[in-house]
This record gives sequence, C-alpha cells and structure tokens, in this order.
Amino acid sequence: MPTITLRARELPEIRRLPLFSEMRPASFETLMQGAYAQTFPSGLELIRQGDPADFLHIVMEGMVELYSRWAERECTMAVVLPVGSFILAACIRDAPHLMSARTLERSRLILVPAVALRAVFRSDPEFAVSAIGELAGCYRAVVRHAKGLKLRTSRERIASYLLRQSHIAGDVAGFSLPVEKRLLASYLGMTAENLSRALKSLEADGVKIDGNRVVITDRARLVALARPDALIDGPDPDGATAGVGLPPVTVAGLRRGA
Amino acid sequence: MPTITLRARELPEIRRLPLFSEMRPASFETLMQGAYAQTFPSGLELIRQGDPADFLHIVMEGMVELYSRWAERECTMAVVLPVGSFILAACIRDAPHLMSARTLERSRLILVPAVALRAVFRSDPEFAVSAIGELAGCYRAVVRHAKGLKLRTSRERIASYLLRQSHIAGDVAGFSLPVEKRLLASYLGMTAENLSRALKSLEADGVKIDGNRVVITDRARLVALARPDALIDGPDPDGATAGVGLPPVTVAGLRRGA
DNA sequence: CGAACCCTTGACAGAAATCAACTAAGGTGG
DNA sequence: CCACCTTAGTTGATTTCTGTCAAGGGTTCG
Repeated sequence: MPTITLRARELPEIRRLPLFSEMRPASFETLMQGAYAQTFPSGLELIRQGDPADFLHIVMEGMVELYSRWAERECTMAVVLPVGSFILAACIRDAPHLMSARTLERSRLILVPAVALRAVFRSDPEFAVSAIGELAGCYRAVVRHAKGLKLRTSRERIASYLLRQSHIAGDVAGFSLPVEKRLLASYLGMTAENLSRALKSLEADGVKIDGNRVVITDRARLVALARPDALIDGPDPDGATAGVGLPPVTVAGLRRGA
Repeated sequence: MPTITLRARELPEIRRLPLFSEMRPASFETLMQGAYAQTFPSGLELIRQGDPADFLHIVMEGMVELYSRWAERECTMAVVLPVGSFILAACIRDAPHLMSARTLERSRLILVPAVALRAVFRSDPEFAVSAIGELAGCYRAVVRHAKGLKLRTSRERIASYLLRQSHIAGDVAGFSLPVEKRLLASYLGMTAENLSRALKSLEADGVKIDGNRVVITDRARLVALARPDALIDGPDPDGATAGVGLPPVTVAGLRRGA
C-alpha cells in the first residue's frame, strides 16, 4: 500500500540534506506541504526520459537507477541511494528529463513539486544558494564520470571503482558489490561479458572477486593500475548522482547522501 | 598588450548573457567593478586542473578549450566561444578545477572574481536564479555528452556532430569544421587516426569531407546513421559548455553563447 | 629554409562487442 | 515440495573496432 503522507521521522532526515539544511523553516514547510511520499515496488519505471519534470525525487529507502536509452541501447548513468535527491536540473530548467529512472528494489520516495521548488528558491536566498551548490556538485560528478570514460581504459575504470568502494567502506580490504554486475558494467561503459572477463584478469593485479564479494589482496598493485585521482574519483562526494552504489556515508558525524 | 579595463561596448554584451541579463543593475555593477579584461595569446594555459577557482571566465573574442589530463593522456571536454562563460561550478563550490583551459587562438577574456560572484548571488535572488539556470544547463550538457559516449559508436557520434553543425549553420549542406580535427577527435572520444579513417568511411553514408570543408551529400542517409535525438544532441543549447565549435547563434534576434 | 605541427595512410596488436552455450540461483505455480 | 521458468553470471569462439607505431605529404611559422 502506498503511503501518501510523510512520516514524522522522515522530515528531520530530509531537513539534514545539504539541499534543505540551510533554508528558512517557513520555506521548508512550504516545500514539504506540497510534497508526498510513496512506496514503489522493485523494477518500476518512475521517470521516462523525454517526459516533463514535475517533481524533485528524494530517495528515503531503496535504490533508484538513472539510465538512458537510445536506438535500442541502454546505459546506466547513476544510482541514487538514501538519502539522495535526483533530477534537480530538469526541475529547475522545466525541461524534459534526459534520463529515465527505475527502482532497483522496493523504494520509498518523496516527491516535491517542481513548481513549489522554483517558487521557493526565488523567495528564499539561502535555499537558492544550497540549490546552486547541489547542482554544481552534480555537474562536477558528471564531469568526473565523463573524464573517466574518456581518459581511462576499462580495466582502469574497474580498478578505480573497486578502490573507491573500498575507501567508502572505510578503507577495508573486503566488501560487497552494492549492485548487480550487469548494472555496474553498464555504468562503467562496457558490456557485462567484458566486465566479467576483466574482473577475472584483475586477479593478477591485486583483487579477488567471488560472486558479490571483493577482496583487495594487493592494494599497492591495484593502485598502480588504477592511479586514483582526486579530480576523477573524488574524494568529495559531489552531489547525489555521484556514482553507483555509494552507500550513505557518515562524515564527521554527518550523514551524507551518496 | 593586455588590456586591463573593460571596453564600454563590452558591458552590454555581457549584460545580455542569460547569466547576467536578469540581475539587478546594482549587482551587475558590483560584479563588473571587480572584473577585469585581458587578451591572451594563442596556446596559453589559462587554468590548470586542480588549481583553486578564483575567477569566472567570460570569452569575448577567440576560442578556449576545456580539457583534462590523466596519466599522460589528455582529452578535450568542450570549447567555449564568444560570448560564453566557463567554470561557474568550480567558482560556486570554491573547489579545485576539474578541467584545464587553454586558448586555441588569441582570445580576449573577462575575469570576474569568484568571491564577488558568491557574494552577489546571496544578495540578488534574480542572479541566483540565473546562475541556477545556467548551471542546470551545463549539467545537462555534460549529461548529453556522456550519453553520446556511452550509447553511440564512433561513427554515430561523428555523424551526429556533423548534422548538428549543419543545423547550427542554418541547415545548410556545406560548412567548415570550426576546430582542428585532432581536437574534434579528442572531444568525440577517439584518436585522430580513427577520426580520419571514419570520416573517409562516412563518404558512403552521405557526407563528403575535403580538408576543413564538409558537404552533406545525402542527408537522409546520414540521418539514418546518426539517428539524431533531442535528448542527446539538443536542440536547446544547454549552457556554455554544450559542445565543440558551436558558433554564436542568433535565435529570435538574441545572440546566444554556444 | 628549417622545424614544428597537422593530417593521412598503412600495418599491426590489443581491446571490446557480439553471438552462443552453459551454469547456477531465485521465484512461481502446480 | 518439486518442477519449471526466468534471469544473472560466466565462458568460449569469433568478428569488429580501436589504439599504437611508423612513415610521408603538406602547411605554417619563426
């Protein structure tokens, strides 16, 4: 059963998002009064590319994939995890969505009307500033992604991704892939077969994969291959659509959307 | 000799940029008082990736390439033509540049201090709104670029690019490439050799290339190959860094940065 | 006039997509 | 509970694409 009303305990969580944390209480009220929440089953198409942008989406639980389609081909652009927002840019521009969105699992979303959004950032300068910051972060995230695609080979992209996931998990050697491999392959710009083979070949470069489990056996070797770079891989999580399967991180006691 | 003062006739031109056209006169004054202009020779590195963002750059004359470097590899991310601005996102975030910038020819730029920028969009909501819109446009432009890289083959990207250039030039059959081929190759995500061969092979698909000159001999055939898509190729020029070599266009009497 | 540099072409090696088959796991319905 | 079906993942064989290296022609610029 879809829940239409926001839960009381969800409001503070939303409020803590960088996008909303600095705005005036009254503005926040306005936004949230027009908003509603809903739980969607897995695999549901939330947004179809080309459609007009009516609502800013906030992921409270679950996982949402942003993807694009062209000429019977499809690719994953990003994955949004709790608590993160998406399609801010289309809402602001009042333009058609460039990407589609679908739930990867049962997900609870909050939908904020785009008209309210546009009204509020005219009346609340602090919110406007936050929106700019958020958007700038999203922009930088996509630039990083494009840089990775153009400057790195497949194996280098995989190695970088694994190192980054390891870092996010707390610089541990072992962790689990947060998404299906086929999705990861698409995000990294290659076919599933290619990823499968590349992962196996990477065992010679310091990482062992067993199903979903990843163990970095020789970090120095993997780093030598990936050559991680702050201007491509982070470190700052630049906005909500920064990557695939970045789980919520606790930085200095502050819970950040991935 | 570099000119430090802004020319009187340049101010209205800047003012007409979408980023500045809606702001309060006083705010515009403030920004422009802190700004200065300078003419740079060709091939000069204006910005090095990783450096802090101190100035918003506006191209008044000439041509500026945004590019990235990693592991002795380099790629073109965009080309900015008059009148367009760049690195707004880094200025706003007060973050290190993700891209470098260099002049492709003798260019006249106007530099607006980032601190002034950040101050003004706190005090002038209309400017904040414009900045959000501009940034949203830049974001969408990079998303389009990434989509092209991930969804299209090299030949499809080239064909799309040629069709888009033709459209910008007024849907003419013949036009000239606005940039060097090696740069175009890098922008489109391939080597110069690859582009050279692909261009030749495209003669079977309705386009003839002779040096810098391009003639579309069979548009229907080229369209069939490129399958242009509004959600990748435009039509709206989403921000200043929308592509490579998009010349200033006159749309409904309004001069737009490419 | 020489020195870069751009562009092209050829030959080759490496990388990646494609097609196909097979396994394993998960979910559905009888 | 089991048979069945779907789907993710892997692997192999093959083809296509792409990058790399090398060389040569043409142009520009100092």
